[in-house]
Amino acid sequence: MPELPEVETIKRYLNKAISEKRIVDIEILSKKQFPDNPKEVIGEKILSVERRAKNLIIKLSDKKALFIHLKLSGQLIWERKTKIPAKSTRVVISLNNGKLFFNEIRKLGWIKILNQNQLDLELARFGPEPFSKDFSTEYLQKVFGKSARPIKTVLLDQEKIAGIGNIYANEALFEAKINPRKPVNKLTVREIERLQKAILLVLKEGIKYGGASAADQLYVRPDSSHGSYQQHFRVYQKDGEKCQKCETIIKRINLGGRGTFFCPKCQR
DNA sequence: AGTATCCTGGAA
DNA sequence: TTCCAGGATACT
Repeated sequence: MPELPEVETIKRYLNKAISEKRIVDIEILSKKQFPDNPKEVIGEKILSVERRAKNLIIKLSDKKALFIHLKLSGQLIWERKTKIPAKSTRVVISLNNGKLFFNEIRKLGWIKILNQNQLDLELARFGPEPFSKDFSTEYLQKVFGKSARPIKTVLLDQEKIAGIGNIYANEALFEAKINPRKPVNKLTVREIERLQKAILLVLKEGIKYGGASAADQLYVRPDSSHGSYQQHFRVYQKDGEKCQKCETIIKRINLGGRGTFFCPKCQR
């Protein structure tokens, strides 16, 4: 579920809650979600919590890190007081000031222990962070290149741009007035400029509202509260409703196996 | 460039 | 019962 703004929200929360704390114990309830030997990190101190693309990185004192991907339904819940694991709890990380519950209904997400080298290799695969200088219109023109892939599909490609998922891809394309099916090699310079701005705008909005807890509300912040960006969706899951700009009915299509929402009139 | 697959659960 | 889901990857 979580995309850049959701993971960023979790990162900021956890940084305050668990930085400088020590790992006391790790209880694994589903081996697939934590395939490594927890003994490698028990006793380690947490330096900081970082984010790259949709991954969370809990940096540890000995150059190791916990590398976490929440995939579609992963949650990290922080509890100061003792709490019984939920049905979906797969891993419990006990610190000296509370417990971090890794809840993951669909069992797609995971936590891996990586050394500095392995971490560098993993992170090298991602494209630029949208909030970095590298994310420029010049860069976008270059990576779009001659490819005829639909723009919506390319936006979801983490090797091209890091952190955009289905919600923000749909929202950014509406804001930039670009049809999600448009081949990237057909985008004009003007469209690329609009898109670059629109991506930054919707991601900033997402962070401002603490992320999006969409229809099934699987995304929650570490204190179990919901984000509120879903109240500001322009097109995502709004098929059958009127476009907020021109009142045309929002359409839903399938692109690359993902639900895709757009205004047929505003986005040609 | 498409689509099958890993999983579970809620909605239609 | 079938379809759908904020992701990513391994295949045709």
